Amino acid sequence: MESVFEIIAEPTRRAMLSLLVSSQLSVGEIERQLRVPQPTVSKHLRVLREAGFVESTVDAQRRLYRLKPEPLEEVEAWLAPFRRFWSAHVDALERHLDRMGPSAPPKRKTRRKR
Amino acid sequence: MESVFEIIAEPTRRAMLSLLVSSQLSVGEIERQLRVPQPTVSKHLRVLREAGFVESTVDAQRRLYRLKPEPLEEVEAWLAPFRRFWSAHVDALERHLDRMGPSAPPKRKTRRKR
DNA sequence: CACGTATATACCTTTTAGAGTATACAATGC
DNA sequence: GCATTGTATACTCTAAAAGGTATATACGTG
Repeated sequence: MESVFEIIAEPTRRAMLSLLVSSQLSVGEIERQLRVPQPTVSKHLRVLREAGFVESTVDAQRRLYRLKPEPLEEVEAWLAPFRRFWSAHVDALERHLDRMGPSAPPKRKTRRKR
Repeated sequence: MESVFEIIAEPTRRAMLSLLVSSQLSVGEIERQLRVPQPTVSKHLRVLREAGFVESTVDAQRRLYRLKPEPLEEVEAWLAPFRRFWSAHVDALERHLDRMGPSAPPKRKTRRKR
């Protein structure tokens, strides 16, 4: 599993990240909140940890997990160029049609169907 | 493939979306720019189309593909709650440690190791 | 030291996504 | 009608991710 995008493709992992926005949590707390078997939680946490999404500190027998911002910032960064695209929202498509890139209709009888 | 997150987990698909930010493109143009076999392009385009990331219009033998904003807005929406988290960036972690959620250290001898 | 709790890991199985190859389909131009 | 270009689809194969179950490890307490 390389990219941050593959990491957040998994629904349970996204849920875990969302939980951790509010506060750090132990494995058991996550397990109870998400109603998911403990090994599953641990395995997903491992993936998240190795990808830098979370880090943990030891608290007696527990591990407290908290978010780390960097990987999600990567997602944010990738998303950025598209933002201009939906900022206009409703008429975005209309403007796009006018922009017309390198694929501008070549010679043919039927012009753009519409 | 259900969620938008699984869709953008695939690197080639992300590349295709990024290409389409600038302008609409035909299958062949995408194929050449990404140096990827045509069936691969078509298959990924199908996935993107069915998930609402792109739409196509017919232009003689070609299909011109262009972006649709909605699905990426979904990603944006999911990401939003985390934004406050990295806005402070450097000291985000520090502040987080102070916030200390429900996992606040219980009774024990060794307090937070650090 | 024996026991309970908290978490991690190992192993096995199922499922599915993606690649590759070949082929079908559609439109065009001669 | 036939060849060519552009795109979609069908089929097969492989790899890998996720789940389930069992077990290991670590800590704390009596």
